[in-house]
Amino acid sequence: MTDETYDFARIQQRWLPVWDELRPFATDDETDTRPRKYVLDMFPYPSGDLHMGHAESYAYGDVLARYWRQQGFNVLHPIGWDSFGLPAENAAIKRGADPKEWTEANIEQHKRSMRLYATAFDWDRILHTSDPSYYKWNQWLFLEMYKAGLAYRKPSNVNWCPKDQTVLANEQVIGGLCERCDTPVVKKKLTQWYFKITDYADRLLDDLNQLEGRWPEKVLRMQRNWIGRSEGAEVEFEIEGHHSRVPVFTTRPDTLYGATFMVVAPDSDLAAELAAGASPEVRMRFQDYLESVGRMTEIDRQSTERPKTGVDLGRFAIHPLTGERMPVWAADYVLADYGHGAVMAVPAHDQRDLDFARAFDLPIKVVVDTLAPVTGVMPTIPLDEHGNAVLPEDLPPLDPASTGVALPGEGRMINSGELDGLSKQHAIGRMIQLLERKGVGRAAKSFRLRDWLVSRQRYWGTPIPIIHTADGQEVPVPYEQLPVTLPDSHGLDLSPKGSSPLGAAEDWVNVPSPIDGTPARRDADTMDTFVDSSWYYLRFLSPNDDTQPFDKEQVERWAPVDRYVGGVEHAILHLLYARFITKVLFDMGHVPFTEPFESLLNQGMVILDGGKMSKSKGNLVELSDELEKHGVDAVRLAMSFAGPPEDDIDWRDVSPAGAQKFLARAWRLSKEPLAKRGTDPKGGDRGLRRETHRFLADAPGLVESLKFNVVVARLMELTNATRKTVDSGAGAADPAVREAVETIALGLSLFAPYTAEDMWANLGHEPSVANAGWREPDRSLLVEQSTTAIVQVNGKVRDRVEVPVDIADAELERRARELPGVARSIGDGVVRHVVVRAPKLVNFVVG
RNA sequence: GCCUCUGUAGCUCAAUGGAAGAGCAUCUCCGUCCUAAGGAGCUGGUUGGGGGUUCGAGUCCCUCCAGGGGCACCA
Repeated sequence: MTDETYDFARIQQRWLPVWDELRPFATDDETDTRPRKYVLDMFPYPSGDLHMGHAESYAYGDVLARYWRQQGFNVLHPIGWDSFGLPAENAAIKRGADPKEWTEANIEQHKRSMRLYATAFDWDRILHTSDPSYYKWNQWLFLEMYKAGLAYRKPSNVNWCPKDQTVLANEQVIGGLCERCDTPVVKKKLTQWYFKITDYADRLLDDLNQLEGRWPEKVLRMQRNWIGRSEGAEVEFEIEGHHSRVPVFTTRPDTLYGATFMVVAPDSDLAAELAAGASPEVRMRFQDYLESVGRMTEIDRQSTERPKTGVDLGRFAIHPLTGERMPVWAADYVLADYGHGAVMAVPAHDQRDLDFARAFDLPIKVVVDTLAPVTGVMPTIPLDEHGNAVLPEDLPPLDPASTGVALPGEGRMINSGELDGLSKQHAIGRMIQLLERKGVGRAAKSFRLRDWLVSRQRYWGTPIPIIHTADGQEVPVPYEQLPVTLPDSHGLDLSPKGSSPLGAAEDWVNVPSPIDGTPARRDADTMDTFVDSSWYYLRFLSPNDDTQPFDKEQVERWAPVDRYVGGVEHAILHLLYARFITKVLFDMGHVPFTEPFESLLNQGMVILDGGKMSKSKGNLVELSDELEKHGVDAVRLAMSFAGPPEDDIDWRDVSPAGAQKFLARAWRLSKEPLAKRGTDPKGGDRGLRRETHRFLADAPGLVESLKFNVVVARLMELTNATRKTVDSGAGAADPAVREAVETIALGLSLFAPYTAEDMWANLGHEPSVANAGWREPDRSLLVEQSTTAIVQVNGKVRDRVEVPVDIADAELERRARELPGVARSIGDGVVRHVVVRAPKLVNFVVG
């Protein structure tokens, strides 16, 4: 190979050491006065080598980082590793290795791959979460939360993965299966640590509005859905023989008169209490039922087509308005941890309640005439002695009892005393007033979101910095004793067995009580790794500071993150937690903002032939093979060109070979210009200059709206135009050619850093092109002197005319009338109306 | 089932309500002992279907169809 052919391997070898020397992406200059941007890629698990997914994500993040750099910003673009957690631990168990050594070896491997991949990271800011100097501050965060009352321990029914032998947060249960191993999840009663994210539910929901337009709609929708705020009312029911009134939550207080029974969750405390006060027979039936429910996996429980089951508790609630006695049942369609774990059943207007009522022959009472809004009149509905509607056969059914179809829609209230005749909205308002006046209820809202379960019974995580004294007190580990480091894994059984391996590390777990020195035990659980990743973006700002989690001055300098790049699989979990922790830190006065990520890019997945790539399917495209064959730049460019970053890209449609060809074409152009470096391009070929400056003008907007593939297409156009000018146009000596090729190098520097750098050198410039700076387009080259106006008759194009761009409407119309084709088309017709849109169009409307 | 987004050339995308376009791929030609690199050029469209508003609709409205995504006993 000579220097005359494009040889990606030679180019890569040439520039890598130069960049190591130049550190073009360092951000340690405190005197730097350029405006700042913080571009962040979600940090990876260090589980093996880089794969296609990483390659895609880092290619995109890098385009943004390099773009802002060209735009004159000081860009922070750090990288680190999310190195705690099950993947690392399981791999370590499988290989019998120490998780720490295994993890660190992987990190080194990752780092080398990333360096070759030429990602514009600041290599002086790396961190990894399993480093005690990092997780020390996890513990600090935990203690801050604890002191603020936001971290607490409670016994409850938790999601349990029988395979991983650990608890899972609700967010880690996907369709009833464990997120990691697809094992059906069961419920288990355990005492666990929680973060009180529900205190922030309203803010987490409402603040999503601020992110509108800057986060993908899809993610906003998923988060809103997940938080799941429902507005309605709380209604209190007396229960005969029970010591206190029982509140229920309902979104339809307007239908209270239609409530005919009550249902409580079988696994709730309330159900146990009510059963305890019932007959021995009921107690037994209840126990049986409770056990059968407990045996069910989450999938069984969530299957929608399951027939309703339940047990009559033989107790009676008193309707707060009518005083009627309502039977109380326990049934598993009511969830213990939503609302108050009990519902007022309105079978006529709720499908679930109706199914239940029909299964157990409970009364059904219609209180909303849902036909009223349809017909626009208020029909008189005859009712039978049970309050059920009796309808003539030609009307749509308004009889849930016989049709089995509940009436959840809007309508006019009937059978509801003072509410009769009202619409849903008015009835809800009136009912809440009524409840408040009687002191038996109030407006209320409820959330789907539950508190965040943060403790895990595994080894490879941040130890929870709490000490339990012999008399059952929780004592925070004093700050000056942080970090509580993990004990050596040697000699510990790390395999999952339902309790934390740390509990067996006697030397570690037994400590004197910080209060009085009496024997006490450390909390043996470790934290969910989502705690680690909920604030790492702040640690990057001062990664080596051992006096505080993050330097406030640096936080003000860089945060929040301007552009966050990562997979949509974290749309709920990680992003919700990071938003939550950010708000907590804001409330504590540690950070001056409430949202961590100003804008978000969710890249799609790399798939093959429409399906997920996986080792087990044997359809894995190895990144290293592709890099070997086509070079880093070709792979990165092909990724960027394959489609919009948010879409999945099918490797079938990705052509690194095509990208390589294009790069070679572009690269060869860098050998062409004969004009000297610095030659004034004014006076150069106007057509090519115009192409060049159109690119300079358009590319920034395209990059910022994440249309990387369009930018690449535009680079190809410019390359084609330049080649044409060289071979069959103004020729290689025209200064416009140099200007165009330099622009191509600048554009390519976002996607193909090696090639761009080499082109830049061929053009006689010093490295690095990454810091060369974008060029201002000369807008005078973009405006046209004249344009072609189209002339229509009745909307059909009949002729066209060349006119100055600043022509007046009247002048344009006059000229259009004179055109022969137009006169012919109008013929004998009368021109009724003329539409003139100078300078583009005239339309004669002829009647 | 409910909510939601998207349908323009084979693929990825453009087109303030005003002429339906670009890149890639395909194809043809030039080039070459052969192959490849390289170059030149041609195709390609009922803008998912139908209806409406308008002087004029890819663009706005309605409806149907197709695909993607989310939620799915959350009271």
